[in-house]
Amino acid sequence: MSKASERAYAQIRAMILSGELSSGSQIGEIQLAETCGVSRTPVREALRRLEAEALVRRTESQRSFVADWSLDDVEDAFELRGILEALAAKRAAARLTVEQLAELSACNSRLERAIALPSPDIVAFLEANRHFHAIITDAAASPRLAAMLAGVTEQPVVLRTARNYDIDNLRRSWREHDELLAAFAAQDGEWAHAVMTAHIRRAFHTYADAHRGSPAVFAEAAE
Amino acid sequence: MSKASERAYAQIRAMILSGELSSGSQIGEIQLAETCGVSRTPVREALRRLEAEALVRRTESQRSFVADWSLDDVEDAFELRGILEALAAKRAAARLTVEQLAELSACNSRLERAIALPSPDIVAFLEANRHFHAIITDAAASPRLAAMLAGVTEQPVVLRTARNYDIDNLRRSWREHDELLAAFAAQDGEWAHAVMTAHIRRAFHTYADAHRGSPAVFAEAAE
DNA sequence: GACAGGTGTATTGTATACATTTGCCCCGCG
DNA sequence: CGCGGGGCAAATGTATACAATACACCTGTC
Repeated sequence: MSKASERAYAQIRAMILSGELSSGSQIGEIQLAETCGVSRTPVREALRRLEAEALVRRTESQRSFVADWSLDDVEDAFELRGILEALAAKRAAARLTVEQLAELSACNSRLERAIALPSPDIVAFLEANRHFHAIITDAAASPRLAAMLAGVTEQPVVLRTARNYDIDNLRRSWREHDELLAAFAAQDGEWAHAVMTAHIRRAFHTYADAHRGSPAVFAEAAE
Repeated sequence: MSKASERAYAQIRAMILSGELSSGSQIGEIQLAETCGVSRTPVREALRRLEAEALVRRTESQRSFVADWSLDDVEDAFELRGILEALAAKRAAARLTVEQLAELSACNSRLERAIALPSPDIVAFLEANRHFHAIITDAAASPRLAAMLAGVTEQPVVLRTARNYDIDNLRRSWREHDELLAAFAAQDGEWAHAVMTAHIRRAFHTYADAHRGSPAVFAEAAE
């Protein structure tokens, strides 16, 4: 996309994810246009994209609000994400190049270092984790699958708690990634499928256990 | 959406699906605006929606073209559709009301009548078929799943051949629907999942067998 | 005091003008 | 004759003005 439209999209998205725009609150086009320093036209375009990603909801009278996800919504998204990422893993197992495999391995090493005591670096962990999954999605070589995954990957998660994921869970994630690497090395799609399914499901339960009743803020899941 | 925007969307979509706009051809905003009798603004909005549904593709320089699907693309879409519809069936099995079950049954009866000799009514078959799947998607009660399915349900299929699906295949579809009904009646999600998976996969192979090398035109699949 | 109706304001939808970018064609040069 | 640069034309991106719509508040009446 071109400059103004893309900037508006990125900026609004960031504001939603950071919680600067509280969930459930109405967002007017004019207000956003002023905030982003562009006119309403690119803002409208950005809002439609965000609506497609379910980060923004519209009432029947076309007013836009920051989406507020119920626990059911989150479970729903995790379920879809589980089967889609599992499919991606299966397809990737049959298509990964040796270079990609090496990159995945390097990525998981970074992930391991990030959670090394005594000073775990959660931001680095999340970034490496994102990259890890991105390589798999990319190797799956299905634009439609990639687009769908993008739509369910960004989720509303309580930031504070996400940051407080205990090291135990993060280590478990790392180990699951490691098993995924073994499945990929063996080019065993079924194995990769099963490991990924378990990986995402565990992430959901970690999330669910931590957030019963908490107010929702947008952030990143540590899967 | 409001009037102009919605009309532009419906009209352009119909033109693509009917083949009036040949696949691969460039579609200019101005031309479409004149055709639809609205300004460029709602046309742009419609194009973004169609792009999200993968009926329209854009080059890196933002020019819009009618999507032309390769056989790989179609297979891709069928694969995704298979797992998503199977998930929908599984969820529906646990949620269908007796009214919905009755409606499904009635729907499949219409479907049976539509393919009754000596004068099979393919249009009625396709309509009943669409309704049948719509009820299931609705009963699955997952807005995200519904949105994703909508994105992979409309597919590029050679119209002429679709119309020529032999009665044998249509009867098979009807029988599979019947088995689905049995699974629903038993509230057996796993059964429904398996039947639906097979149903969609068969539809793919029917398509693939019929269209090797044929020029692609947008139409409906008879699954 | 409660409800119905109407008016005013806020918000979104559409059209149009203008800016910017991209693609294409032609001309000139090697 | 082929290749590359420049300029023109067409298409898209953005801003703004105006129109239509929805919500909220306020008032008047029962």
